[in-house]
Amino acid sequence: MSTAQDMLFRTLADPTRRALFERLCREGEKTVGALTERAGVSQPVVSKHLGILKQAGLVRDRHEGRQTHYSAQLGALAPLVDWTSEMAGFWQSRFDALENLLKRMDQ
Amino acid sequence: MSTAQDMLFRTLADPTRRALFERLCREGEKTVGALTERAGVSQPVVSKHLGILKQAGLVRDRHEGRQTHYSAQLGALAPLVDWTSEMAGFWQSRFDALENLLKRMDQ
DNA sequence: TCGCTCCATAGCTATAGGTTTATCCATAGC
DNA sequence: GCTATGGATAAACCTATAGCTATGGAGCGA
Repeated sequence: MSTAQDMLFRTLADPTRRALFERLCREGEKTVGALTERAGVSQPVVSKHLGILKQAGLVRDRHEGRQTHYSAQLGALAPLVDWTSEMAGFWQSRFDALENLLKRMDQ
Repeated sequence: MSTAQDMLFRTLADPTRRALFERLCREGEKTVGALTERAGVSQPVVSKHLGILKQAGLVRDRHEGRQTHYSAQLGALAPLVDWTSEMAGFWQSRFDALENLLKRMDQ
């Protein structure tokens, strides 16, 4: 089984891809051409990365004539936040258990 | 330059590695042998992944006789939280700008 | 000292995936 | 209809890396 976290981590692991997503977050909707200009890679690479980002739900595409506009879908980051919270939660509960133990020992 | 986010995303992108980190978060400190039992991969692979996790600051090791105990370092997740917040922040500010524009247009 | 256990390292192979070039499709302009 | 442009797809290449086995080395017990 492939979890949502797995998809997100793998998708965001590539620097080029993450940079594309960051630009869409910072600057809002952009066409493939506009994204390619400062991406440092060729247009096919940009298209492919956008496809992967789309598959992960991190971006949305809107067709207008012969150009495609992409925009960030921030909600897709939710599983990432959830995962981080979960890990922190486990840590916290173990910390609480330790605190409890120390209190009991103190009595 | 290799940012902290890059390191974290790449490190956590591998399922085996992430599973190891999750177990350390859930169950606390564990030896390499204990981790290897349910990892589904060989011991050298576990050692290698633990090394990468350590390099990313996600785990800490403690030597005791011939066994090595590993534990999760939750603080290392901070750059991840920061990055997510930053992305959300950009989105929010663009949203605010839009809201502002709509208010002005409404007047 | 001699084995035995625990972990790390080295060497190797195989596969995943990022990049490029070439090409195709659809749309816009003339 | 013809050409040019924006974007997507295909094929080929190549690097990175996850996995294995084999081995080394350090601590423990007899």
